[in-house]
Amino acid sequence: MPETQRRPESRYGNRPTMKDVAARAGVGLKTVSRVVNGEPGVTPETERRVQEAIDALGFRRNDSARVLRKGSTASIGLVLEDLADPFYGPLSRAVEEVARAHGALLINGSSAEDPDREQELALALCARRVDGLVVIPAGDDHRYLEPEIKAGVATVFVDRPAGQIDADCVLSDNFGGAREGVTHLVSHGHRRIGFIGDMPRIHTAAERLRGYRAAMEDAGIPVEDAWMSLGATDPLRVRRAAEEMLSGPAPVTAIFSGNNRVTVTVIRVLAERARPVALVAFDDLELADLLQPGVTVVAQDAAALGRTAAERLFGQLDGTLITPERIELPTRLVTRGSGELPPAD
Amino acid sequence: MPETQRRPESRYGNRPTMKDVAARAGVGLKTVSRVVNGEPGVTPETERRVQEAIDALGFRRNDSARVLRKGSTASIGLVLEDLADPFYGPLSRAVEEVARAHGALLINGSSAEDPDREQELALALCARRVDGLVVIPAGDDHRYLEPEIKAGVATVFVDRPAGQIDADCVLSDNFGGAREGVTHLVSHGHRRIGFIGDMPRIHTAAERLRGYRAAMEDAGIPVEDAWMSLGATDPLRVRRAAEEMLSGPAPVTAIFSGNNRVTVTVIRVLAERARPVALVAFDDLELADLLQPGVTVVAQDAAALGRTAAERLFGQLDGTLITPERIELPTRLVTRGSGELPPAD
DNA sequence: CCCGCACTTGACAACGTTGTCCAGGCTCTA
DNA sequence: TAGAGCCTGGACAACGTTGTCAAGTGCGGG
Repeated sequence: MPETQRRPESRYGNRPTMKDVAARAGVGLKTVSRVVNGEPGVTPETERRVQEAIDALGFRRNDSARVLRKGSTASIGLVLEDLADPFYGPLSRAVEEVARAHGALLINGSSAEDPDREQELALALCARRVDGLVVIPAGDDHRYLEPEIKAGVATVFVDRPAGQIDADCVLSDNFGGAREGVTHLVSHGHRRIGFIGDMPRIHTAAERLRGYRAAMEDAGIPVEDAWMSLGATDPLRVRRAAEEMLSGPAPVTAIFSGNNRVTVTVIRVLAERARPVALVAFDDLELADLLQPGVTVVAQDAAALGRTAAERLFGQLDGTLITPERIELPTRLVTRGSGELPPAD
Repeated sequence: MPETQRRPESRYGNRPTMKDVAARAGVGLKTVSRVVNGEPGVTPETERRVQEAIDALGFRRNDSARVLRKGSTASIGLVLEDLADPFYGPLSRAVEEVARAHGALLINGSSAEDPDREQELALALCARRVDGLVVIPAGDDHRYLEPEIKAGVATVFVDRPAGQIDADCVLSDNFGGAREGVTHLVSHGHRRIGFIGDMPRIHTAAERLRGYRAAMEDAGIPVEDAWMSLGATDPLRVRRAAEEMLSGPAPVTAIFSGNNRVTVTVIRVLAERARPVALVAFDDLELADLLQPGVTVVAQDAAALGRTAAERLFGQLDGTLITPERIELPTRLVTRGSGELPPAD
């Protein structure tokens, strides 16, 4: 009997298969499959023999083969922006919990804010035939996912909407939250209010800026360019921006900070100043209540974002949810002191 | 031609396969495979035709089938304790970076501190034939992984050692770090020093406790039972423990906090007190430097833990690293004020 | 003009699992 | 005791891919 094929190079020391188990137990292949999957139609005695062989050989079912045969992987993919960002921890955790409740595994990776990497990652997950995809977009063109979606991969976008395609997305009410936060400052007497945010090409940043403008307009305050910083969020630039708007003849008396990375730097700058400056920040921070003064924030519910997205995903898979929707979750203003400081004019 | 088999139930709307692409392009199956994998030996003209068919059909290679055939999945599994814990964000991120550099995907899940769930998750990952496993142990018996390791699954434990088996592990120097932190308090004049930590069945907690005891012994201070709390770390219990050791005729003048969850509560309790109490905490906190006073901590390098573990994992896979080793990474004492307060006797 | 060579291409088996279907043995009833 | 029906177990194909191998093509040199 000539060996026409060599076993391919494998990192595994040739693990036992069902065939091996069957041979050892002296039963047929399918009987082993039945035992492994707890299917009925096997006498206790046979089952015992099979189980013994399984234990003796250290057999474990090869899910790749199973997936190939069955067509469904019972796993979903999560593409997030940065695993190390504390905002995404609870979100990711919530997605995992829902997946687990549906018997699915979670595969995830970070795009590091790089659209190419997002695409590469999302498509790699599709190649693994995940049942669905939760994506926190880094890029703004997601047409590359169209064939996948058409082929049946459930897809939900979180935190930022999908670009160029019609898909489910779950967002925070960035506009409303920012508007509420800035209005809060106005109601405490502030008129010269600064805004430090991320680049407006990022949807959340643009929405928050829009909220800021709306609140100012509501209050009948014309916004001056010098009050806004919309660049990158590295500490150095944020610091410079904050210091600039706090100096000059008519400095701002309050700052609205557009995200948690910005906030950390702004707090540092404000801590160095003698004159108190009010602060409301988008995104909550751990220990924010222990600072002096406590930091008033517009808090998003990261866990709810993740949970809602994952549930919609499984809704799509069940066939219950068909029409793409855009869901906005409310934010919550948490007053802790920094946002209630009066203007120090 | 009788259909003897029905296609199995699939969530995918029957995606195109290489066979479909081949038919459309009018070439053989293997030629498609060659194009998809960038193998040589295809004329530009043929390649173009194939590529066109691929784009037209929205074909994407099925990696399950590929894995089945090739034997290696180019993915590694990470079992962590809680994705939402900020300590694990950077760790997980670092593992991902290394995996990415080796062209591997990361699949992860949380055990939620439940040993059964850890086992379930780790074995599920093995069933998917991950090439390797990075585990942050929840349980203390990992014999269940023996068949897997024997079968060639590279395995590295992080943060806590493996139980009952001989395996690679990468830890922080919990003992040394705690000893240094407590010694720091001693050197600032404290003698009655409290220790609030997690249950000693957790390795890190036990080691930190050992470090505390060693430092006290170094200083020739007999430890009193009332100074130690080794229970659960929920806020209520920690609060009660802290308040107890701060009251009575001879209250502690300093507290060493055993982990970041404990620390948060301890800071709250101390903030309510008039009399200043020194604090050194194991694990760094964001914004720790902005509190009044800044929190002196024994910092672990979570990213380095993850990076080292992942690199060892790939070392095992390369065949470079064979003998299991135990690696301890140093901690770093960061002084910020709270640990330098003198005893208020 | 034919042979050998390089190069391109495709047929086929195999990876490990599960769905289908049939065979054989058993029990139960008439 | 024969026939019907049930239950258990196994043979076999198929999932989509890749490795092997051989066939086909065209070209240049002897």
